[in-house]
Amino acid sequence: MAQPDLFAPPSPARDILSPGALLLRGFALDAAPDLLAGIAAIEAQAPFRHMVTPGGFTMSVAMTSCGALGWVTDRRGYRYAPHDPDTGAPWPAMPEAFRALAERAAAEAGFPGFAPDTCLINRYIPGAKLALHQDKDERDTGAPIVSVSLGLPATFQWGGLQRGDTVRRLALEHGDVLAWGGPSRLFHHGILALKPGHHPATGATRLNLTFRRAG
DNA sequence: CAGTAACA
DNA sequence: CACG
Repeated sequence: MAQPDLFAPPSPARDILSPGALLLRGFALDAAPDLLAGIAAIEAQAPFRHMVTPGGFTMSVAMTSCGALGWVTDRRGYRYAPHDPDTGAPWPAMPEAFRALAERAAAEAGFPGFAPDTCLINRYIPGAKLALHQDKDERDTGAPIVSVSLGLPATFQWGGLQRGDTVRRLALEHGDVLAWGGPSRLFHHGILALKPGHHPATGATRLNLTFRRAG
């Protein structure tokens, strides 16, 4: 077999962004319907809301969470909380389909045994963005971050340990999964302002799932 | 500072 | 890049 690859089924592309950071193109395509159904159920219990940063600005991205903990921000700062500050209720449980996808993606990226205890759900409408930042509110930085893109495409920024480090831009599409850990665990990243559009699965929005071990 | 705005 |  001289050219076996010519006849092999197309395998999802794997791009290495930096040591310990992998882009798994289309990895969540099969799971996407279950993920979207899960988001709808979570949203019914813990509605999306625009949180406020310590600086007093309202974020353009609408957020909610599921799992034992949820990421929250207000004038007091960033933190993980076991209850939804808007309702006082515990965050909705993390659906098994969420957990399973995150574990599979992490293993695929070289981080076996990933056991996320929180999933932050971000909803973008046109114009919404997330400035360059680090995920550094988690107790144990040993676990990776797994990020799933659904719906409208967006431009992802991938920087380095220092905020001033060179920033690379990548297009993320429906079903793409990003996983980063190890030496890249604290790398800066962000999302540029979403461009208007329509996606059959999500309409005029982009949804992102970010899995973490926070506690 | 997971922010905006003022730069050139 | 400075900022409050």
